[in-house]
Amino acid sequence: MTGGAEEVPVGLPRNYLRPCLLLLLAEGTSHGYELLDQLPALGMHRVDPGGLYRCLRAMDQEGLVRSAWEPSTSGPARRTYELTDEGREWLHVVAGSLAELSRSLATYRRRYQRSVQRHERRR
Amino acid sequence: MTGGAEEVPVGLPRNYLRPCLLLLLAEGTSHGYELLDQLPALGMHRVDPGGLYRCLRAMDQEGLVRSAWEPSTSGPARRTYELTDEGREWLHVVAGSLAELSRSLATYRRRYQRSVQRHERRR
DNA sequence: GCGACGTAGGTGCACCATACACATACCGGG
DNA sequence: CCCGGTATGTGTATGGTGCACCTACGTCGC
Repeated sequence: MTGGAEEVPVGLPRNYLRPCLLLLLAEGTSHGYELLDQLPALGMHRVDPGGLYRCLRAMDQEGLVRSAWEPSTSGPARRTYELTDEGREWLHVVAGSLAELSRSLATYRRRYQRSVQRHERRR
Repeated sequence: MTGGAEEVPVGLPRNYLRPCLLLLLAEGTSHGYELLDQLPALGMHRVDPGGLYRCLRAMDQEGLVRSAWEPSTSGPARRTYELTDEGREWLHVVAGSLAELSRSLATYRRRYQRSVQRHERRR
């Protein structure tokens, strides 16, 4: 607009990938490549596979998920991930945090709209 | 619960500080130390002053805000910040992004609750 | 046979926001 | 005179994220 047109880094929540993966795994056992396709529906556009696999392995080591190799007749083997009880607990906690964030964003929106109205009235 | 009690990094949106500061400045001219007190109301608990002042100066250099030193009779001088037109534009854009994020979080919540219900029913 | 393509998983690395610690300066009160 | 509250900063480590790149398997087409 003004010339600068600075790139506006929108910004998803920090560590948003983990909650998303846990939710998807709560909906059913899956593997990395498939999860990659399902992530955009949760607001995660252009996820890099590297980070995804790293995240899955980290959660595996922490006991939030359980992994198992599943040989495939067509194509390379898949590593399937399953949510553990601890992972389900974690999901519950993080869902609460996201709900709190959602409330903060609602507050933000309310105050933003009020400030816009005040600005419009002043013109 | 299980013993680990892993620290859950909740995670506010990336670059959330900027939108918050711009909103607060849209509500009225202010200075750093005062903004520091107003941030918790927008979900930002325990903000470090360093980052705050850095952020304000960065936005000043980018032309999103305008700063002016205001001498004080009691206590040190204050640097007051005022929103520019460009900053208001930026605020509008970023508010849209946050609204989009809010929608993603709503989707997340819906799917989470459905997955919980399915899990309860299975027991 | 062989290269190209889609599937599937993985490593290395640089960047940048954030977090934490610490420094400076002004003023008033005990 | 030191201390606490106000107010603004600097230095630096950490860690999530993004980008580039790599391996391996199977299949289709030439």
